[in-house]
Amino acid sequence: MAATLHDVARVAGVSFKTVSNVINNHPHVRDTTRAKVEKAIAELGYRPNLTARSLRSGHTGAITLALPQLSLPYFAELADAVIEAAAKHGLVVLIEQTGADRKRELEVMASPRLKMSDGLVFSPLALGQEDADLIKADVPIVLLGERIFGSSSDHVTMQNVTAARAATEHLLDLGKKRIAVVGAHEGEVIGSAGLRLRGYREALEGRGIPYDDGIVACVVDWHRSNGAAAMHDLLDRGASFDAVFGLNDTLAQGAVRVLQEAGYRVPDDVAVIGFDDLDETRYTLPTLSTVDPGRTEIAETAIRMLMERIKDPDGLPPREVETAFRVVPRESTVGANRG
Amino acid sequence: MAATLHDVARVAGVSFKTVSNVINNHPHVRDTTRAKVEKAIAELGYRPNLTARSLRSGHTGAITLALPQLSLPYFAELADAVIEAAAKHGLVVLIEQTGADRKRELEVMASPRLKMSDGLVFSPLALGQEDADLIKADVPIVLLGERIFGSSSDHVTMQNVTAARAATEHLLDLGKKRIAVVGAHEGEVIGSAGLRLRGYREALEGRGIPYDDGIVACVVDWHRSNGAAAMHDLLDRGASFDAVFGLNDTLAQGAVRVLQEAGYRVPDDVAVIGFDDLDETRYTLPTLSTVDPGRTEIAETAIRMLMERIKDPDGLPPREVETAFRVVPRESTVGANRG
DNA sequence: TTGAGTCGATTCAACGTTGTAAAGTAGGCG
DNA sequence: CGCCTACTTTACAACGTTGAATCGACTCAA
Repeated sequence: MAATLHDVARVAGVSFKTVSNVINNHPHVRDTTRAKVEKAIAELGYRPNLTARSLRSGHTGAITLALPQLSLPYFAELADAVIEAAAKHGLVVLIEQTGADRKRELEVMASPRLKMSDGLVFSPLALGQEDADLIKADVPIVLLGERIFGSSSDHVTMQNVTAARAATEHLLDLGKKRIAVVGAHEGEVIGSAGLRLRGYREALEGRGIPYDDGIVACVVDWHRSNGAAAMHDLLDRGASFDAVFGLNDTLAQGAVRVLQEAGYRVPDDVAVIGFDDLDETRYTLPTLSTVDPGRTEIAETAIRMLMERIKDPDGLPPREVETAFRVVPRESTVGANRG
Repeated sequence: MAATLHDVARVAGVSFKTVSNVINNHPHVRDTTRAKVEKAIAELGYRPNLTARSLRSGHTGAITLALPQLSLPYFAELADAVIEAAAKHGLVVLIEQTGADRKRELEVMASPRLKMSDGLVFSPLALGQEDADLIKADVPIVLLGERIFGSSSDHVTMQNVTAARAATEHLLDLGKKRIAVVGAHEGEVIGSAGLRLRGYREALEGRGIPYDDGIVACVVDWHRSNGAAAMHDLLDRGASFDAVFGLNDTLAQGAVRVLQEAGYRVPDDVAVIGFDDLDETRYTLPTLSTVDPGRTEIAETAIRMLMERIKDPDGLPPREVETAFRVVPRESTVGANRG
C-alpha cells in the first residue's frame, strides 16, 4: 500500500526518524543525507499520513462549518467565503448541514466527528437565547450570523439593526413614505428578523413616521416563495405602500416578482430593497438594491478568531465582532439611470 | 483534557480493552460490566477519538467533494445533495473548491489532505480528455458532471446530449422555428457545452431544420452576466429567433433579463429554456423552463458507487452511470396558464 | 590533551484506538 | 472430582507519526 516513513528509511538507508526530520525541515540534517532521503521519497511517492500526524500532534488541519443548508444562496456564498478564508491559513473545511433543525444543531456540537476538526464555525438558526448554555463543544467555537447569545463563545455578527436602519433610510431618502416590510417573524426580538425590523422601526422613528403593522408581513421561512406569498398577502389586504424592505434578498425577489405580475413598476410605483447582497441580485430585472453585510469580512474574521482560540483555548475572553456593512443602491430603488 | 479509554477504564475498574469492547458492542460482555462501563462513560463524558480510530482502522468516515465553487448555484445545490446522500451512510463531507482551475484540480488529487478522507467525489471543469491519465489518487474517485474521460474511474454523468435534444424538441413542439443558443464554447466537443450543443443539433436535424451558427452565441464562463452579454450580442447582430436555449439556467436568466429590457415578451415573442433546474428557476419572472438533470440521483449514485469502491478498491471495473433527466416546462416557454 | 559544545543521526516512548491471542472464570458432564 | 467447553476479561502489539532523550563524532578553546 502507501509508503510510510519506514519504507522510505529502508530505501534511503537511514533511520525512519531521519526521514521525519527531513520532512519537518529539522535543522541538523546533512545535505547528502537530505538528498538521499528526498530521492527515496520521490521514488516511492511517499506522502505523510495526516491521520497519524493528527493523532500525534493533536490537531487535524481541518475545521467544521455548520450551517442550515447550502442550497440557500446566502449560506452557499458564506461557505464559499469561509472555505477561501480557511484555505489562506492552510485549513480545509468540513461542512455539516443542520437544516435549521434545533436537534441537529445540538447534535453537531455533541458529535464525536467534530473532533476530526480543530474548531467549529457555526451558523445556527434554530438555537435561541435559551440555549446559550448548550453552546459548547470539545473544540473552540466561533458563532456566525444574526443571533445574540449569552454564551461564552466568540461571535462574528453583522450589524443587523444599524444596517436595516440604513436600508430603510435609503428608501426614506428617496422620498418614500410608506415602507412595507416582507419577512418579519411573529413576535421575534433577537433573531435577524427581529433585529432588522428594529432597525426599520428606528429609521421610521428618526423621521417621525409612525409604525404601522398593517404593512408588515410575517413569514415562517425566508425563501423566495415566502416573499411572494407575503406580497400577495399585502396586496390582497389592500395595503398601500410605496416601498418594500425585504428582510433578505430572496424574500425581496419573491416580492418583486409578485409586484411586477400585479402590474406595479419597480422602482417607480414601489421601490424594493433587500438584504445580503447575493451575487444574483446583480442580475435580476430590475437589479436589486440591497445591503452588503460584509460576508468576506465575516468569514475572514471568523477564521482568524478561531485560529487564535485554537492556539490559546482559554487565554482569551469571549469576543464579539461586528462587521462593516454597506447599502448597495441598484435599479430596484434608484432606477436604471444610476451612476 | 478529553477522557480516553484508559480514563474510563480506571473509573469503571476494568481494563481499557473492556471499555473498547463495550463501545464496539462486542458480544461477550457481562451485563453488570457493561453497566459499570456505561456509567463511567456517562460520568466522564467520554467520546471516542476518531483520529485514533482512523489511524487504527485505516478509514476516516469522511469523503472529499471537490467542485469549482459553491457560489455557483448549480454546485451549491449539488453539494447539498451530496452531503445529504453521504449523511445517509454516516459519512461526513469535506469540501475543496478548485475555482475551475486546472492546477488546483490536479492538486486536489495529489494533496496528502485527500487521505483525511476515504474517497473523492470530483466534479472537474478544467481537466479534459488529455488529462485522463492524471485522474488518480490514493483514494477511490467518482467523477461527476459533464465531461467524458478515458480514465479508469467511475463516472456519474447526466445525459447531456439526450436531455439537450429533449429541451430543444420541447421548443420545436411549441412551433418555434429559429432557436438561438446561449452559452456555447468555441470549438468544444466533449464538454457539457459541446454535448448540449450536439443535442441541440440532433434535435434540429430530426426535424430537418438547418443549423445556423449565426444564432449560436459563444461565452467563456457560464455566469448570468455572460448570458446577458451573449444575448446583447445576438440582438446587436440583428439575429432573428423566436426561442432561446440557454445551456444552463444562469445563462438563460441573463438572456431573459436582456430580452425583457429590449422589450421582448417571454415567452410570447421569445420562448426560453434553461438547463439544471436550479431552485431559483421556480421564482423568476417568468418562471424558467428547464431540464432537471437528476441532481439527487447523481449524488446518491455517486455516494453509492464510491462506497462500493472503498469496500472493494480493485475488484470492480470502471463503471459509467447516466442519470434520468426530465424536461420541466414553466412559464418561459408555455406561458402563465400552464397546468 | 582534554573537556565542552555542536552537529547529525538514532532509539524510545507516546498519541488513542482496535485485532489477536491468551488468560482467567465459570458451568456442565462424565 | 477433574476436565472440557463456553464465556468473559485482559495483555500486547500494531496503525504512522513526532518529541524527548541519547549517543557518537567532530570542532574548538583552554
